[in-house]
Amino acid sequence: MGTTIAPPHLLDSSRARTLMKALADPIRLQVIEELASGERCVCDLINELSLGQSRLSFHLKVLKDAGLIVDRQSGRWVYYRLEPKALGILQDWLSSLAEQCQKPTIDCK
Amino acid sequence: MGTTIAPPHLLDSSRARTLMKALADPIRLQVIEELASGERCVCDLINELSLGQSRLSFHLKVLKDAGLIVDRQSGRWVYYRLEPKALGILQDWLSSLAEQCQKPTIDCK
DNA sequence: AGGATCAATCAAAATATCTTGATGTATCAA
DNA sequence: TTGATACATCAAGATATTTTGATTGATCCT
Repeated sequence: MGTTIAPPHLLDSSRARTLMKALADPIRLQVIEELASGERCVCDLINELSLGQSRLSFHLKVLKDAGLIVDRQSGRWVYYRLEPKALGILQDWLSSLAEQCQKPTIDCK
Repeated sequence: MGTTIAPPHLLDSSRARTLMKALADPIRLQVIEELASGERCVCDLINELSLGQSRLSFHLKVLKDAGLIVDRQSGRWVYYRLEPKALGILQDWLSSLAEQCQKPTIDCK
């Protein structure tokens, strides 16, 4: 058969919204950028970002709930790292949205 | 010389945040998806999305301020359409973020 | 001009999100 | 077991965002 057909509608846009909502915050974006260079324990993040403990914890939870980061406990410490799949999902979704805009039914110029 | 070096830091992440914040809302996403199939006047959007006039107007302003849509007046009507460049900017930014995660300084596994 | 329609804007109320300080839980070290 | 450290969670207050209804400005039609 020919090439596979693109999904009739956008990939799970509510997931995409959750991801973007989580990323659309300066503190959380800093966390992501910190973690982009590797795993960190919470105590390091507190120092590197100069944040109060509960404040950072709040934002980590948002990121974790969105599936952007995962944690791992080791002794007294909790380490967070990125979940690259999440960014991939967002990329795919964005691509499909951009593509959908490219071939408009009407005149999307 | 060799290949050009990637930018030392992320592309304007504050612009990316603005874009994601604007997209991370169900109503605004519906607007974007409507517009993906072509230009619409406000009155059509009101009907298609079953929204109050001022409510829609508020969200259109958010999208417009973010640079995701542009408007054009024609007589009594105002038409909105997507600004595909904005999505491109977000895609580029996301790519650079994803890439940065791929080659971690430490162990971003 | 007068009345109707389209849409932006405003102020107030309703919601949602974020911050702060306190408390709770688990782990470790002595 | 006691005290200290790392972190999550909670409740309250502080901010920010969204909704609603009313008002305004512009355009059109007669």
